[in-house]
Amino acid sequence: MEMNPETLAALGEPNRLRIIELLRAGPRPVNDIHVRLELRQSQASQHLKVLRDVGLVEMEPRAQQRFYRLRPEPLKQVHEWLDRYRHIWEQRFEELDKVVEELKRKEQSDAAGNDR
Amino acid sequence: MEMNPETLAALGEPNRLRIIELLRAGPRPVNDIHVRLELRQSQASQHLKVLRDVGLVEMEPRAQQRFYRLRPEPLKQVHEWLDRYRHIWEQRFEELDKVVEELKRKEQSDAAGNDR
DNA sequence: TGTCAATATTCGTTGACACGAATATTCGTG
DNA sequence: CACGAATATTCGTGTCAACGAATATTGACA
Repeated sequence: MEMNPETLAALGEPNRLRIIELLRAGPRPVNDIHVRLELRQSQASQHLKVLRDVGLVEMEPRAQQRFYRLRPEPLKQVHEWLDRYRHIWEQRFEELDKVVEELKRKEQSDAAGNDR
Repeated sequence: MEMNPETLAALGEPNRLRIIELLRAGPRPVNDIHVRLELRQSQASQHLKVLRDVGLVEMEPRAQQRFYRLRPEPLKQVHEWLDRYRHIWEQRFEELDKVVEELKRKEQSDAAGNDR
């Protein structure tokens, strides 16, 4: 159950990201996607295939239509992966980091000073 | 202050992702990165440039060395973007979605049935 | 089974990018 | 200012992915 870089790569393509955002509101057939996002039909299908390959969406046939919907796992995994970076953007720790860095720098220059 | 697809594209490259993960523990000079991750020196520099261009890292020169550190904003933005998908992976809503879908399907077949 | 609507797949082209080697730059030190 | 360490940049090469057009497939229905 690890986070996959390919998930991020798939999301990194702007049109695919728009598809994901569209699907946030719920499942949609391919035609809906390609019209709303002004993509060629082949593009819609191709991007959906990529998204399906990395598990970001799943497909459910309904007559001749294919409904695509988001799959939770990959999104959750990326979210959890980012959670491990929370300390980076939480002010207090961020400031602390800089202080620590400042200290390190001073230690270095102090050490250098000891040689003179 | 919007989430940028280029951030995701940058993170989608496996070696860059490894760099980000390495920097999670704190700032490091280029040499450290290229040795630890077994990348050519030019690769390390090139990837760091990409990461810097999208704002994922920042550089601080210290003598001949360049220390790279994570920048909070982009990571935070992606995290917040994903937060808007939380309902996708939170069980109750997920189940609910499927029920709703199930209902829709039945409505459709009922409607079809009315024509016969 | 023929037809139509919806979608998938194939194919050729083009542009972007990861890579490695080589070279250039920066900066501290003698 | 010459030199060396650390890093950046340039350049050529190969690979891959996005795109559009065309074609193939799927499934409902007459």
